Amino acid sequence: MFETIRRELTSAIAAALTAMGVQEPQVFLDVPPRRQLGDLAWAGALPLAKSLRKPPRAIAEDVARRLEQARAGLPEAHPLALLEPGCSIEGPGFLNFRLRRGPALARLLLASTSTDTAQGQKREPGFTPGERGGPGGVAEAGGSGGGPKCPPKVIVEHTNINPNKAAHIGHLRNAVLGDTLVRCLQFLGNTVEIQDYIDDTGVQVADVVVGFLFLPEAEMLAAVTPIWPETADAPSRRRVLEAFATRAGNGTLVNDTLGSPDFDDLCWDLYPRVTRWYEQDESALTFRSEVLHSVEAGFPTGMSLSDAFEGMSSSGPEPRTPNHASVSRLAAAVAEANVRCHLVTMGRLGIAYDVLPHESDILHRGFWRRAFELLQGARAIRKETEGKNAGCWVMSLADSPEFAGMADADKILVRSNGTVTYTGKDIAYQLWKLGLLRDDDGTLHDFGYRVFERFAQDASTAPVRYGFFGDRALYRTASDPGERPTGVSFGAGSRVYNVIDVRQSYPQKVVKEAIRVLGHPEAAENSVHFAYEMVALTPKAVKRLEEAQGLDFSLSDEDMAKPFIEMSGRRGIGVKADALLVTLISEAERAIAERQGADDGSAPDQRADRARAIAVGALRYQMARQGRNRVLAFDFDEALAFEGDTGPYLQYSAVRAAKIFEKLAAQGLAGSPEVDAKAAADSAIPDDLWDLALACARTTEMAEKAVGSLEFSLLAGHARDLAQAFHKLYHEHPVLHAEDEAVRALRRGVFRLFAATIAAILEELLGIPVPREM
RNA sequence: GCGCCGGUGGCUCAAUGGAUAGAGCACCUGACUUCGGAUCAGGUGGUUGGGGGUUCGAGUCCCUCCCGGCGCGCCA
Repeated sequence: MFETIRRELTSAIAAALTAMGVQEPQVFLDVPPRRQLGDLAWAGALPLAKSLRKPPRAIAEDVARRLEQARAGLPEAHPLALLEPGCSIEGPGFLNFRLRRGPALARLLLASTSTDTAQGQKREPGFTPGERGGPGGVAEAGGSGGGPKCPPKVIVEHTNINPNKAAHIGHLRNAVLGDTLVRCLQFLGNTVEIQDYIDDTGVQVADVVVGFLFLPEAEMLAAVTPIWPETADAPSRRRVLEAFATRAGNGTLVNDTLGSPDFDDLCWDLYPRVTRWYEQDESALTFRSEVLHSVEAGFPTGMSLSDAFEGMSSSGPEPRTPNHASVSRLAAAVAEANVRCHLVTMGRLGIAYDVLPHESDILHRGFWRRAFELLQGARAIRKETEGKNAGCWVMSLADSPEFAGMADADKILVRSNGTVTYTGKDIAYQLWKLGLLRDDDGTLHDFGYRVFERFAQDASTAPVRYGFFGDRALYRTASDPGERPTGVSFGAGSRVYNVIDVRQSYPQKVVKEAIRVLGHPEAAENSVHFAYEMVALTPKAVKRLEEAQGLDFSLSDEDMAKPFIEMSGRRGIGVKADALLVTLISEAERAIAERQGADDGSAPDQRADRARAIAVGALRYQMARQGRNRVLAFDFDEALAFEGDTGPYLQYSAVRAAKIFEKLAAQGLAGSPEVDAKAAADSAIPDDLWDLALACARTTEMAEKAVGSLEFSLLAGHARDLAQAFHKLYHEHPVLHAEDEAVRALRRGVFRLFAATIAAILEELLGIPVPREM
């Protein structure tokens, strides 16, 4: 409703300006800062004063006159008929418009609930479908290869955690930002594909494999036995590998019980021990390269983990010289188990994916080989024969203004030993994402695919289910393109968002440049690096971690004097995502108990659900409310706050609003959107109620702004403003105890609009569950 | 050295070039026998790091300086 009026008024003003001789006028409508000034404002008369050589107020008057003429002939049903006749000119030349509050509110109410019929059907509170995906949408067809038949698809890649240890809060920022982007894009009418890239062949996974196979036994056992108790009776490397195979065989390698140590926690402990070993004994690094070598070679399909360990033990009691395939198989198991853990962790926050592209498949499917041919064909790369890069294939960046002023404007894609760099592989992968990695006959150079996993999250708030009841399916890539369930297709997006922290800006720019020089400037423009600053720890938080875990990160005084300290998986410094969630949940449980006493009659599992929803709300809101360019210095007290500008504050407003309607229904005073709309249509609506209604109506606009700028602080701020306005009105405008039925209907109408809007913002856009009770 | 990002009340943060720079925390004073006090009302606290410029209008854009962070590998 509101968006429609905006659009109509924008084009009406543009038409007036055109008639006044302005070439291609750009019209932007604001909302005035104070409601007395009006509901919509146009400040464009001021900058036009110079070119039109007229005082701005005169221009505004002229526009106002023309608008009146244009509106004179409009039918009553036209959106612009919802504006008060005339407009006011304020200050130096602001043109301010007012809505006819009663009819506008009535319209909002009817739109907000018109689809709220069938059970389970998706609500679209406050937003008519036609208002979504407006000009702020991103779905203009940009893919160069695709025909107009299929609707354009947006790809969002996020999370991308190295599958060698538990997720920490830095990964959480990535995933929450990515997931929020996904939700906003979908809300605005886009088709979205969610990818989580798995680097299963890198040194990080290799190091964990080294940990299992080669790290001195005592060190290895110190990490493993606390988490795998069955290895404690006769601790040995052999026993650990047996346990690994057994657990993999019976499906207990990963459990999804929150709070009990899991495989990723084991790796979290094991990994830093390996890196410390390398530091103490440089010769140990040869194990890393051996393992990497094995991983690259791969293993025969169908090889089980016990087959692999069989192959190892055949060479003696200590598996010091396992064969390539066995090691590779173990690496795959390590990666897969960690990925499972990450999926469970993210699922707890309502974050889900469609496909998991694996680095190993990119390798084996020969993505780079094909990309190399394309780059060579386009003469985008050259082989250096002399100088410091002799023997390397490089891409020149000298022609791009982006890289102007660089001392060395060449980027190496293939090393002198013939191996490809990370950036090189990334170019190939990005080409695939954009549907540009094609063979000579024009067909897509694609992966194979198979179902990764079926599992359901146990939580009833924000559940993520893969492969159950048709909720959603999760696939991983395969290296054989023939392996492809019917109807499954990924990649080839018209726009691609890569959610990666800001430190990767340089390689991301290189990738984008490669797309451009390959002759796809539009696709390059549609390759968006969603950059965000890192999450670090306050020195206070580091101290607290050390105390809580009995660890010593041996940080220098200099480090501790810094404003924040970077997390490091290699050193084991970090706040694990699940650990934080556990703490949040128990804090929430405590807060519930404090507030409600023991006699509120709710079952323990209901309480657990509420605590969980509150924990997720607090966490997601904290990640979303901060601007993406600012380092998030993590502080426990701040993260555990449930009052003030927090997720629970928003959730509470939603719960409170819903409660009003429960109480009304119990007294037979529930009314209906139609009744309230009728009441609203001919009431005088006071400023404060109108303010809230108007703010609700701006939600689509805020979602568009958030996506356009990739700043979800805008959306978080919008939600907080709504909740704040509601909480205030809640005290001043009782509904159940209203003076008379007319007043009640009006308040009920505005709160009805708010309840629908805040629920949509929290659940659909921000991914914050709304519990029934707090 | 070059590049990117930040600097806004004591603290943490917000603000498509627009109208009187907003929240929260902390501190002080108040508000339920009425829809849940994770709330609300009121108060103290700001030359938006310094300086110059552009503009009808600058926290926002340009220049410059200061402080802090991060990038600039044949690493991943």
